[in-house]
Amino acid sequence: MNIESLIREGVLNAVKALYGTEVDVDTIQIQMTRKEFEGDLTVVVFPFTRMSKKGPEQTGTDIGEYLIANVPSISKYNTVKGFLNLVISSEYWSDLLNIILNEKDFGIIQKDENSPLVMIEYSSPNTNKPLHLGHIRNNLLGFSIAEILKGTGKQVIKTNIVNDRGIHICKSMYAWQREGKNETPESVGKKGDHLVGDYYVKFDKLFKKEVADLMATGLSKEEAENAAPSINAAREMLRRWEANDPEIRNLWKTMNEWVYAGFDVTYKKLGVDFDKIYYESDTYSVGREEVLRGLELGVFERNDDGSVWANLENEGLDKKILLRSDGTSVYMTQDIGTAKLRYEEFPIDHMVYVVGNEQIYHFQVLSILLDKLGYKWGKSLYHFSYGMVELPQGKMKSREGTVVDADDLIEEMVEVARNTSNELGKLDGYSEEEKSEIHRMIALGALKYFILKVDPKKTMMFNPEESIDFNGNTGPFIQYTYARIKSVLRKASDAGIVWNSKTNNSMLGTKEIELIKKVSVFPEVVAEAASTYSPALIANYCYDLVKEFNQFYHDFTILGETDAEKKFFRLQITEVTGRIIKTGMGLLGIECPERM
RNA sequence: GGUCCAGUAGCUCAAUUGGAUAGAGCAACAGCCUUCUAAGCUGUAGGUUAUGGGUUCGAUCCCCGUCUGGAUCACCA
Repeated sequence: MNIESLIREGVLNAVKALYGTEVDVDTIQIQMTRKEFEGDLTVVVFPFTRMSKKGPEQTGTDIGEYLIANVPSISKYNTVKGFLNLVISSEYWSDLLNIILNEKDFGIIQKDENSPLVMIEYSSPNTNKPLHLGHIRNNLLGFSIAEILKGTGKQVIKTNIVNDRGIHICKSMYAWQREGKNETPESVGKKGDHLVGDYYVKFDKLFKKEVADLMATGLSKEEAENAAPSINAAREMLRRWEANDPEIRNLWKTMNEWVYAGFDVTYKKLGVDFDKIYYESDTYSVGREEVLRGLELGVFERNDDGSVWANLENEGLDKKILLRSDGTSVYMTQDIGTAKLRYEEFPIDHMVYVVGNEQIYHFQVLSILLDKLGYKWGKSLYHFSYGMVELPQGKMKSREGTVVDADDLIEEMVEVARNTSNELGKLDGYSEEEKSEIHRMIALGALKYFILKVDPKKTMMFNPEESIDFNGNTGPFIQYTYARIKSVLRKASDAGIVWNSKTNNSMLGTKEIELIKKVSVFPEVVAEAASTYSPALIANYCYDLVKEFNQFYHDFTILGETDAEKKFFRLQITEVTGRIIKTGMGLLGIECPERM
């Protein structure tokens, strides 16, 4: 039993013995003792003053005395105001470290065949433009949440719904057909997603010019936007696409292939992957059938012009269109079809959509629609809505070119990592391949940590002018500490030291105890991160752990310690810390180099 | 306008979910490498937690009002 449970039980018994009342376990609050007071764990005694009918100080003392007498691991106590600070014995911490040392994957719960199955949808790009910083946040969050859920014993399927059809891709297709001169990624030496994205921007320029020209002839903005030749050409393309026109389908296929090849490169660089990929072009028709079925069930309505609607006014929402008057599908239609296919294919216990908070309304509606269609899982879908990434100028807009491109950003990060590393010269003597592999790890560590350390729900700021730091609360700082740890452990092994035997310690220093305390809460942090879907908790924990370790490393010598018992103990705590860093960072999708 | 989210040091972010004197990093200043990797460690300075009320032993956190910023309410995705 862990120390918190022991204290909880002790307090429970104390209150019963001293004041003759049963107390609800939830009212027993235990927290880490603040650094400025003596003690390891603290019980908040305010809730018990009602039962004791004494002041908080006296109540704390009563309970403290009881705990000392009845709970062996508690060696001392003091009360400050309403806080009962408990000192836990060195033996307890020493034993705890030993348990952790001998656990294979400390903090990780292995799945078994009975583990619930969670499907996580993330990434879900449109195929008309390359990935940017906003997509990076999505991809990193999705991947990390998948890893964290796996770490708590869930079966996880990572999925991606590719929005490969629709007016957006037709815009790029039209512009390419008009101005592309048969350019291909090969012919211009450019990644396919970037090439297609260029034509998306070209389309927008053309469209804007046409609208301006038409408005100059006296049309209103709305009229001009409907009359612009380019948009009508794109719409015509979409219509022909839905009608299976071979020419359009071929062009669509070709350009999408270019984009996929480009995405694959970016995904690989980011280190994210998927177990199952769905394409909107395959699922939208299933969605349409579902909508028509809903119409027959009487849960949807058909308008005079032929469009199909869901009336959600009883749910406090508006009317929502599901099929256009020309019978074509909208975004929502596709999501219904995709959901149905997924549940047919997998025994999903829990569905998680990693999609930005701008789509909160969309998922509210989706959930209700699936429920109306009779799917019992409709109401249980979880929209993990994360905040946008903003630039100092405000929101990123693909069409206006105010985006931070994913590939560019990664390249820049690698460049900074290389320069910094070369300046420090710690990798001198390594081959170019080894060096660039380490530079890559550090660059991605910096980028990923920068994004994941922020509470996912919050809007975050990224300033491209100031490159991401490598010092302080950063990924490289944590990686660096890991490299240091590995270096010490290598030296110890080389010297033939064997440190895995149980050490006998009744004289741990406060810094050492602090470290063990920090280390020991790792499983709780993972559990918390999983239940709140927050990689940021893991990131900030890793930082705290590493900061604690660096102080320890600075204040004590490990290999230079002459007392063998102490030396073994310090190697143990060093090894355990290293393992947790690696596991924790792994949950964020960040690799740790053995040296840097 | 309706609904939802946010506002914490100059900047970027934390705060164990209602607990003790609100913490880190960056930027600034001052120290620490003959010693296990200085991408490190230590110190100084920086705050009316947007604002006004309320709830209670106790509020950055919960409730109400105000201000500011953002998202959303499409036959877009």
